Amino acid sequence: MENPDVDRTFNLLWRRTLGVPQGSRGPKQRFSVDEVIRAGVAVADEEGLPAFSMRKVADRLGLKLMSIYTYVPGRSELIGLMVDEVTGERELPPHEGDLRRRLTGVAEEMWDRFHRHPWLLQVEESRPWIGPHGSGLYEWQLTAIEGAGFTDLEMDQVITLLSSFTAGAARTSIDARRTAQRSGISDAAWWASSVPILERVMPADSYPVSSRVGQVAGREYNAVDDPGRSFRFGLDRILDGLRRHVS
Amino acid sequence: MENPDVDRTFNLLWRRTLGVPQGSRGPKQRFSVDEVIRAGVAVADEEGLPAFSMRKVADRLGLKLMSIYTYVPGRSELIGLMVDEVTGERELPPHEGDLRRRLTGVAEEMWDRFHRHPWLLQVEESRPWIGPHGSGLYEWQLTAIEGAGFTDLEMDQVITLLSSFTAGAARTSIDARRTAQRSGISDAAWWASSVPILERVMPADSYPVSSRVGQVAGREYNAVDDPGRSFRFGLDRILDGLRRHVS
DNA sequence: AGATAACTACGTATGCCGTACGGAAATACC
DNA sequence: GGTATTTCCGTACGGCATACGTAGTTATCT
Repeated sequence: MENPDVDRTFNLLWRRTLGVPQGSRGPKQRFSVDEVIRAGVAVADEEGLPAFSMRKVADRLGLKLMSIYTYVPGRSELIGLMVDEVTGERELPPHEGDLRRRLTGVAEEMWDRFHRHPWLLQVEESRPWIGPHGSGLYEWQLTAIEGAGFTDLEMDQVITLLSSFTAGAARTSIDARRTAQRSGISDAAWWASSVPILERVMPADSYPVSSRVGQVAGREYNAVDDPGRSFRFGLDRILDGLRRHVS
Repeated sequence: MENPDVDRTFNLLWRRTLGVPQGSRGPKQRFSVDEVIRAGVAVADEEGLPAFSMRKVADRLGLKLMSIYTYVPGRSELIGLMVDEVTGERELPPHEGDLRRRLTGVAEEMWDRFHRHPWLLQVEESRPWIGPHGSGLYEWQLTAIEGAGFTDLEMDQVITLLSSFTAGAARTSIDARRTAQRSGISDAAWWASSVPILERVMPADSYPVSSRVGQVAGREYNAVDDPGRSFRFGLDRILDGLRRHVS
């Protein structure tokens, strides 16, 4: 009834045993589970989740494909281990200052983590594997707003609000960066090449407000760093709204 | 230099010609591009983007695989056409009431659209194919806040803020629904089966705040509809923050 | 010492995927 | 009637996850 892979993966996450084997008869494993996880993180960092494959993890370690399955139950479990691994790679600083500063710290930790490991945004997150670092992060996030005047239910909702917004904003930022790198074409160049086609194909003057706003936004954004600016604008509005709620 | 597929796709999006062919010599196509797009939408609705394949679109129409490529240049272009298609499937109502009501309408349109077509959240969105319905939607969103006291740049940032948050919240909601359906295991049942394993594996009392908040959140969420409730909580806070900003 | 059980590493096979290429049949124009 | 054009499709290639069976290595037990 119980799926043995589930037990095995929880044991791996919490480092209770190094895998399923108990006896010590056969040959020793050539690597540690941590080395497999780190190899996986390296592949995902370099190529993104869609291109992440068990073959590439094996190649990186000098193993053949099927040997990986003696370390971890499968691809999705390995990804769960990788998520918990990078969630814990930076120490979480103690909270300081007022509610605004604390929440800014929480949001920025997420923003930075997504930018360090863009593939985190490509992981299907419902029913995450609950590991030590994920649990520690949630605890750290909640202590940031403990005693600030929210009910227990609201505390969860506040973290969810920050997570949803930050993930969305980071996704925009990261997709733009990735597309520019992969295609070798900057946003400005891409837009410049699209304009003539659009002018030929779009009915003129059908979108008056968009045209005006788009021009201003385009000018401003090319000058400065755009998605980061939108992130800070949105975060400021959210923090204003939250302050109003507790007072 | 110019990619001919780009031209062809813009023509398809804006329905300037029905494809690349100009002369009218050979046999007629058995279907219209719209039928191909609708078949694609049906497949994606039923199975999600990862399982969406050109083979399945072909099967649904009674065509063989390679014939699809006479209608659309490739998989990613077809997805671009599908996105614009479903973006325009509902008429956008005129804006009414104060800023709060207007912005609520904008956010709810997105929320509903994501729930009608969950695969929209799985499309890589940077440099979207700009089609008539996408353009119309952006125009409609901007007119909702035209004259409310935002600068042109801020108007774009406000829509971005709502989009980021709504997409994030909808993703949580949809992932949960999909996982429950696919696995046949409800969130409550999954949690119940995880608790004993976690208790064995987790150091006790290491996460005091999470435990307390998690218990309350779990109880409340199982009773009511959870992700929708978090969405409304977050949206209310954001709207409070935006009202403060314009006044 | 020899047998045996346990374990690692891996070869092979299955069934998916997108799409490049080329050929056969159908159609419309000269 | 011939020819250019277009649709439809068969085949092939290189990729993917992973199920299954096997060879070889090692620690333990007899």
